[in-house]
Order: sequence, then C-alpha cells, then structure tokens
Amino acid sequence: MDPDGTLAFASHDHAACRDGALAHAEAVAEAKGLRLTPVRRRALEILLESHQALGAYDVLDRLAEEGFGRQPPVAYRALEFLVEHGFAHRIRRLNAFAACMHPGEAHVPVFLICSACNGLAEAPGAAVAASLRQAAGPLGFRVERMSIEAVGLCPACQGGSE
Amino acid sequence: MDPDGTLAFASHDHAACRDGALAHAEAVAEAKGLRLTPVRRRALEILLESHQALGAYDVLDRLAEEGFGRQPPVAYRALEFLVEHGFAHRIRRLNAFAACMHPGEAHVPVFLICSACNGLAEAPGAAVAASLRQAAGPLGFRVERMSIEAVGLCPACQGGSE
DNA sequence: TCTTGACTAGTTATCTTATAACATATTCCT
DNA sequence: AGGAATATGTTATAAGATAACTAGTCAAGA
Ligand SMILES: [Zn+2]
Ligand SMILES: [Zn+2]
Ligand SMILES: [Zn+2]
Ligand SMILES: [Zn+2]
Repeated sequence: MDPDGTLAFASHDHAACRDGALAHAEAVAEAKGLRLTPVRRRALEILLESHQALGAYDVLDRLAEEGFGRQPPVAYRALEFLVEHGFAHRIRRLNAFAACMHPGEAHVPVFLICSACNGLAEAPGAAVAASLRQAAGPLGFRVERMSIEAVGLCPACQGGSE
Repeated sequence: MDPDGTLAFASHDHAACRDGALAHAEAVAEAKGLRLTPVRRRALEILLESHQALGAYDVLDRLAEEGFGRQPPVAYRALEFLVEHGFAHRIRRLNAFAACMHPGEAHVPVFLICSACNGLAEAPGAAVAASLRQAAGPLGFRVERMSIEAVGLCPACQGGSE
C-alpha cells in the first residue's frame, strides 16, 4: 500500500490512500475476529484523514462532535485498541497517534516527523531495528519493543527560507 | 567513562561512576563557559544518583526539599538546561530525564529501558543512527534529531520468573 | 427463556506532565 | 555605577492520561 513510506511526503491521491488503508484494516480486523466498532472505526478514519499525528484530545473533539462520548477515556480507549492491534501507532515524541500505513504486516516503523509542516511518514525500519538489537546485545539486554523517531525536514519543507 | 554503556546494568562502583560523570560535566561546562549554577548542578546530581530516569516532578520534589523553589518551572528549567547542553537526556517514552553518561562527547544515545527494574542504559548508537539516516534518505527527509529507545529486560531481570 | 460473563461505552473525578506570563534577583560587561 | 542579559522565583493554567464506577450489548450455556 505504501511499502517504502514515500507516500506521506509526496503528493498523491489521498482519498484512495485513506480508503485503501481503511479497507485493509477492516480486512485484518475481520480476519482476526477483532471488533472494529463504530467509535474505533471512526477514530481510525479520523487518523487517516491526514499524514499527521493527532493528539488524543483532537480525536476526542472530533468524536464528540459526531455524537460519541465527550470524555477522555472515549478517545483513549479507542486509540488504545487501535494501537494494541496494529491499526495505529503512538508517536511518543509528539504525545500523539497516527494511523498505521501497514496494518496487519509485522513491521518496525521508523517515524519521520517534519518540524515545519507536521507531516509524518512511516519508513521501513527492519534494518534500524536490527542495528538496535546489535547495539543492545553487548549489554545483555533483551529488546521487546522499540520506538524510533526522527525529527527533521520533509522534502517539501527543505526549500528556501530555513 | 562508560564508552560501551555496559555499566548501568552491571554492578559497579557507582559512587565513582557518579562522581566521575559530575566532574566530567563540570569540566565541560567550564570549558564551554556554561553556568552550572546550584539548582542545575543539584538537578544533575539528583539524576546521577541512579541509572534510572526521573520525572521532572521527582526532581522538583528533591530540589524543593533542599531549599530551591517548589514550582514546576524550577525543575523544568534546570532540566532543560541540562538537556540542551548535553548533560542529560530526555527519555520520551517515560516522560522523564536521565543524566548523560558521556557529556561533552558527540553521540547518539540508544536508550535501553528495563521494564522490570526501571534501569536505564545508554548504548552507543552511531550505527543505529546511520541506518536510520539510510532509512530516511529514500524519502528525501533530512534528519535533524532522533530518539531511539527500546524497552525490554536487562540482564539481571531476565532470570527465572518472567 | 433466562441468566451469566465478557466486552464495550459512557460517566465523574483526579492525576500527571508541561508551559505561559510575570516579578525579582543576579551576573557580566562597559 | 548603569544597563543588558541571564537566572530564579512565583501564580496560574494548559495539555495529556488514567482510575473507578455505571450501564448497555450480546452470545453461550443452564
Ligand atoms: Zn495519503
Ligand atoms: Zn505501521
Ligand atoms: Zn553507575
Ligand atoms: Zn548521553
């Protein structure tokens, strides 16, 4: 769907991009017997609207506007479900959440965060993960989860004035 | 001082470890003309007491007990100074801060966080950083800062019961 | 059918983390 | 000494996250 992560920073047919990711997620949920309930589904759709990370309260506002509950746990629970099952990722550096571009596929994402436009891309991180494990090995540390995030400038924002 | 990051998870003379790091930081501050004032110095000492990350409010409590201000900005400002000048690191995953084990040396730290004992080690991340840049390259993304953190089990916590 | 248990979604209340804005004091340089 | 820059302190508030409880849904089994 976006195997190399190049989509987010390139101009593309985002309606198709969004719909594809959603359909993909639905198929995965179906296959795994997970209940993609209305709030959860809507939360995912909201995250899929842009290639940016959204704070839990941003998502909550949107959900509340649409008739779902207006209290923080509503958003946090939906997001927790999405993250737990691989439909979304949590971006620690931003205290925010973003839809996963590869739901259902095992992958270690590398997040590239543009400090100018807030764009977020999910690059393939297998090699980075391997080298992280190599770094941890000599210390006898057993890696279970990792977060790999970079802040910088996306191609579009590297232009003139910075 | 701990070039390979093995110290944190191994039993060692921590008094010497702490004093060495502090002395090193002082030398760096001196050389760079930075003012390691009493609050800042004390905040660093507090971080150096253990190989764990501390929340800003934990540091604040300690500072307040010792006669410094009791309001959040007191801790946040001291910590911001330490991070900005490379005497400490911010651990995003934990919303916490830890003393840097290599102040004054350019380095990309890889943080290894033990989920059982909260121990924190700072492994050398040059290779990981390089592979991250390689992952970002094809997207045309210019990396400026990165955070690389892993959660797992340190050698001591891999024992029997988990 | 009715009950029980698992799960979902809603609420109130509270906690933790972080920053804005302003006042005072200190330090550094001329 | 005077003035600029830096540092420390305050109050108040914003932003992010969770605990604890209540109630609705739904399917399996008595
Ligand atoms: Zn898109
Ligand atoms: Zn993903
Ligand atoms: Zn030590
Ligand atoms: Zn360091």
